Amino acid sequence: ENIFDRSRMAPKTPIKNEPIDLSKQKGCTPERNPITPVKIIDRPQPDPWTPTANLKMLVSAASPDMRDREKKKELFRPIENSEKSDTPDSLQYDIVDDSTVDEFEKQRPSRKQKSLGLLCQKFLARYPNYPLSTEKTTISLDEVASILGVERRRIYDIVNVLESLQLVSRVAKNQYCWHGRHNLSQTLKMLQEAGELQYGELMTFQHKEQDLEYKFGEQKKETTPDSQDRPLLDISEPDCNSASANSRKDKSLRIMSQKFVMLFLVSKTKIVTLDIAAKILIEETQDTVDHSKFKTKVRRLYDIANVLTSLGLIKKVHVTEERGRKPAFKWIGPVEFSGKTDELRGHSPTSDPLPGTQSGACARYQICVTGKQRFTCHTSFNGAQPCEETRRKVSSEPNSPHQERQDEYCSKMINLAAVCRQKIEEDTRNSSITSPFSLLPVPGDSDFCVNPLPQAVFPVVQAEVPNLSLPIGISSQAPHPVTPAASKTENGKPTLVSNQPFLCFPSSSLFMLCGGLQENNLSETLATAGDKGNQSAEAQAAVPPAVCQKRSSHKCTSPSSCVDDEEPAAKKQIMEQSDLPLSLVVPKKPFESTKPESTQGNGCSSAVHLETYHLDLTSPAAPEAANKESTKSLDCQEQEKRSDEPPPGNEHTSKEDPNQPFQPQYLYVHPTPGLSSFNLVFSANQAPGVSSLASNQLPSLSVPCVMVPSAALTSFPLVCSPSFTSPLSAVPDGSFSAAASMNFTMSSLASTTPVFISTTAVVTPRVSPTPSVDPQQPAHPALHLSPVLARSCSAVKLDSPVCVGHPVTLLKLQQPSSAPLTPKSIRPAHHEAFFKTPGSLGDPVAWKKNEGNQTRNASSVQRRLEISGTSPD
DNA sequence: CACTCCCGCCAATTA
DNA sequence: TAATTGGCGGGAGTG
Repeated sequence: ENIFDRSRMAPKTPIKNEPIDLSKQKGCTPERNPITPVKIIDRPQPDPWTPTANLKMLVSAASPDMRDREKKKELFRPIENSEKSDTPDSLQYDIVDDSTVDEFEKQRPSRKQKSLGLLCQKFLARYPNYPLSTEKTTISLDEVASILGVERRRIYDIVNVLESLQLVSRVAKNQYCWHGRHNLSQTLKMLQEAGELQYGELMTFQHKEQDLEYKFGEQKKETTPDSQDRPLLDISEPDCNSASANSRKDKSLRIMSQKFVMLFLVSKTKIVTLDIAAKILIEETQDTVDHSKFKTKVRRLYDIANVLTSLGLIKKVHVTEERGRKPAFKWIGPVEFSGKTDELRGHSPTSDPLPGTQSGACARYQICVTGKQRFTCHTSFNGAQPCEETRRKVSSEPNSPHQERQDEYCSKMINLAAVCRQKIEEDTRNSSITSPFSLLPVPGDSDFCVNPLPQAVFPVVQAEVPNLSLPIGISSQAPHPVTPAASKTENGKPTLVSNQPFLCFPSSSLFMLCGGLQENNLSETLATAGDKGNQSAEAQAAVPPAVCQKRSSHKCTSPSSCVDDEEPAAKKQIMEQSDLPLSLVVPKKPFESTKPESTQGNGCSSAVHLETYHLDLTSPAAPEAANKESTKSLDCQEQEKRSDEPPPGNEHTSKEDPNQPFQPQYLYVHPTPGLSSFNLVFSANQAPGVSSLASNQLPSLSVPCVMVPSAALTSFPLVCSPSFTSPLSAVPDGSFSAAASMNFTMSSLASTTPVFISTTAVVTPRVSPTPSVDPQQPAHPALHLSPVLARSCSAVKLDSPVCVGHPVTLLKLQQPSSAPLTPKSIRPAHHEAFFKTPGSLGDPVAWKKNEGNQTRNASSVQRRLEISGTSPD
């Protein structure tokens, strides 16, 4: 049939082709008119010959043999014989086939012969792995399809996967450009980086525990949503321009392919089982699990796996587990790319830019552990980087739909943080550092603003949620930091690290903090939270310190438990009430961020919804808007409540004026599994220059971070140091810079209550860090922000040197139980949107829908909650 | 029977 | 409107 068609087609094609033909394909088909034959094949040709018709006829009537025969004809023969040898000339097959039809019949083309993998090999054989840069090889889909004797649909399957790895790119209709493997390593690197952000936690987790499966799967699920949101980072990134392309629906196959690859790159074992991958990749993953959905995903994964196998990147293996043997694939491709991965290790900070990205987005985070130690994590956001468009949007308006992107970033950020955390944790352990964090038990509380904090503590709703999947008591981890002040609270008290701009908290989850929340919001939030779940919460809100303690005491026997209860409520409320996406500012692009200064005032967004992951860019406008909105919503809803909150006097000191320019925004990173108890909080607003890589000097850190012991979060108030503006002004080690401290003053915090929303805690830190503060420590935790962060920071910079810490409310998104409403129940709709496949997610429309609503948030939250359900109490 | 995954319908997008 | 893309899942081949 094919042959026949071709012959026919040939004549026609030229016409079309010619115009199209621009590219001369070099390697491409020898045929002159490769170009699309036009669907002649399918086209209804009057002739009985139509391929389709024939096939059908045959199929229906013919015996399998018949079918086979024909198929065979199509082409595969050669392949069979010599798979390895790539038959360079696939073209000829056809011819051969004809002659050998009979043979075929005998041979019966087994299914294998028609496999996608084989087809892919043939396809690849046609093009050089490393084409000369000069030549541009264009691929005509029709041509290839005809040559290979398959329907075009199959070619799409191959091309889509190749495209995900950037081996080819689409240039026009029916036209793809062959790039070969020149960029493969770079692409893989990007994917790895992106994967670490998205799945790093999970993977780590996984490794730790042998069982990948459940936890693994589950965790991934959790995380997945985030990741999913982002459209192909990698691919798209490079061409931000092509954003337009993005608009399209998501190309799930491409995205799936990338994600699938990411899983391998992130996995230490380099082995990924199909079911896990499928779970991870299933957008919505509800527990409900559509079985059918799962099956479909698996089918797709096989498709992808076949292509990747042909590329020599993976191979099929079987993982034997207790349950039995599962199909899996092992990565056999390159593992080390030029080193980006290392970053995590904290090596060179080089700004190695991701390929696509401009930035050298390596971010280095140093955390002071135990006061002494510093851990550095370098992460680069590759994919993370938003396209310009996104950026713009972000900058332009807070609420705008753009947020989706922002969200993505946020999520990435979060992931990063998590990763960093883990690393840190590991390092710490290794180093034998017992107390991981230099929390602030702030010795001299008074000394630092920080000190006050503990007491003043923000009412935080618990952030932490035990990991769902976490097997170990990770979730529970709440290490109780020893912090003095915190002592009451079980967890930790946030301590400020001397010098450092960041704070350590005991809890593990990531949170996005927004500085400058308006008190209203916070209070409201708190109040609501308190109402629902915990009175304590309320109390906390009102009286942070005391409350916290209380909570901890009563509720929190175990931090986790406490958290759980509260969180849900908080979440709900938050979600419901505030539509705002995040107030956080996330630095998306490292450099660009322009937003910056202005933000100050606005910058503080009160609450961040992890779920949403919206990050408000540092851009001033956005934050403001966010704040406003959030505020509004909150206010409206709960204004009544707010009144209460005002925390104890000390906190007030610097109330945040909600309006104030300064309000710092912070990112709180939920601790990932690996990271035992660290939570990082970054201030978005940091001084611009901050990002200085010079790790050593604290001052260099432009970003203030707060480390929080995982457990601690609940009760802790957050302290933010604004060290930034003049970050350089390094604060002397032991002490925080005065300015910083100033900022921190509780009072200020109190006044403004920042809300923290934690995303689900993915991982609970296993290690309970005892927060110890080393005031003296020089350890300046120099954080190196990822480019993104850096950017944001820079952008954000506060005008005023001081950052005001606002009390933060942490919400736990995850916990399902406590909240009366289950996430799902609450907002299913959003849910869907939220979790959709990347592509879908990417879809602006979807987001828009959500945007207005909290629902979005809710959805994310919900999701998490569901997952997290397991958290140990 | 479970695992693979081919095949092609048909909807979404584009041209 | 026609063509191109590509999601999707039935159901067949394989072991």
